[in-house]
Amino acid sequence: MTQINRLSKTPLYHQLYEILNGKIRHGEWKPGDMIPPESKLSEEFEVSRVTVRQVLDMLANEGFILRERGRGTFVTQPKVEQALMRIVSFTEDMNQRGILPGTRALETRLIPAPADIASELQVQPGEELALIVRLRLGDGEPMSLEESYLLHKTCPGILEQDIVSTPMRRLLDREYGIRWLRARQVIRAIPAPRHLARILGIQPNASLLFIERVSYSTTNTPTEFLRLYHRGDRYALYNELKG
Amino acid sequence: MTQINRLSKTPLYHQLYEILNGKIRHGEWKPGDMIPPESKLSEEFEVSRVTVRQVLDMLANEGFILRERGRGTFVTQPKVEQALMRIVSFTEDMNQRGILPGTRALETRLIPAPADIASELQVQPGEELALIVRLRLGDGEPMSLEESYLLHKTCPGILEQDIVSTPMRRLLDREYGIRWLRARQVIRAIPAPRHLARILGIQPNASLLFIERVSYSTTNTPTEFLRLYHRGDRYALYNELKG
DNA sequence: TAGTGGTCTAGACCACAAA
DNA sequence: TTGTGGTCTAGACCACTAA
Repeated sequence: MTQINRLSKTPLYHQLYEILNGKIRHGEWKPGDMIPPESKLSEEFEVSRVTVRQVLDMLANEGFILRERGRGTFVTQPKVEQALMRIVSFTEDMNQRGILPGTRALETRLIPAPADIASELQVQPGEELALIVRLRLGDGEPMSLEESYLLHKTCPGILEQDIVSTPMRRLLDREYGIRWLRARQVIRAIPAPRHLARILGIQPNASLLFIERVSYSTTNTPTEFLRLYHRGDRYALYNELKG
Repeated sequence: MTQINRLSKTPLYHQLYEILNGKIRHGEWKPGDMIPPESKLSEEFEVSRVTVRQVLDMLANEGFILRERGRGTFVTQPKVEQALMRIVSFTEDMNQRGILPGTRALETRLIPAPADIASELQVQPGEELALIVRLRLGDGEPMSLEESYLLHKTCPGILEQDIVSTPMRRLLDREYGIRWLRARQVIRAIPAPRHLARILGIQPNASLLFIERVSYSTTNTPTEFLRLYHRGDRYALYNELKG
């Protein structure tokens, strides 16, 4: 989509947001680039300047662009703060930290949903889940362990796919049309259980930054439950607060 | 301030934001209340509806109000997610979690700035800092330890004030005109050092959710360095991610 | 001086909720 | 049917940056 459809029911600003956001995501506009001025965008897409500004304000609020009076509007460098704002892949996250990402799949199988996870996913206990456990490496050393529990009925047969080399997001989108709308998460500090300590190469009871996350697909349905065990000595989260 | 001054150089929407935000902060509009419709606000403050909407959109983005088409605009209940979005006091944070807050001052003295903190505050090592260490209690049990390092030249004599019973934010504002504009922070998981474990009533090497924060005052000057040691077994952070 | 983003307006029409 | 917020417009003037 690179054109605005005035007959569509989706608002113009929504369509324009998708277009401009896409240009940034797909690298047509790269970090540091100046994007066309409001007046040009207004002409090109045949919408009022107010509507263009509405979209640019959204993109600026989300940190994708930086607006400078008198100079122009520029695409920003992605920051590590993103990890607490958006659902970013491990690969993106490591790139933003300047660390070389790596992955090893440890386990993939179907399981009946335990009560706690079923409750988070709003399904019955025993519902079939696809469990995918992956060890994440940073610069070749263990960084995190990821346990992903996917509602199997929404992505049947996913364990037969090429999970190792295809990014999970691409796989879910391409094969099942699943994209993430939003997620809720809880962040804790816990001591490493013995088996995780061994896998992560740390002492038992060393501290882990532990995140539990429920991700909602575009239909606003809880679809994935995720447990992230980050090594406390290697992984930190960053963010900015308002006053 | 409860009136818009059209001669002022500060934009109308900025003034209106302060007014409406103040009504929420000071409890004139309480959680659950419906606030006047855009048309009424537009009349009352004699600004266009577009300007009113600009302000309401800001407040909605920051989670203070919820807008419902056809129904109205309502003040929201503060959420625990706030702790990762705004600079909230320990008292506010505990109230939002439904926990009874308590505080014990452990130590207050002047110290020369160590190199690492001086660097964060962008001053010379040795610069005079006011150190305030407080134990935070939740429902009467130790919850967190806070080490606050304030640039003493911005708040001279603060250690002679009534630090125990007056909230720090109120004290800084009232006596020194210091308010927080924004802050940057880093979140880690660390094992509890022996002396902290004893104070917090946990085992040595139990996990702590450890936060280091630099707060900037309204002049955008780094003014406080804060270390928060939260008990991992009692304190968690919550937030929502976009897709 | 030219070009950029920032602020502000009046007015129109639409979609949705509740009475 | 009434009142609410949602979308969209054309046009004006201002403040800042860079040439």
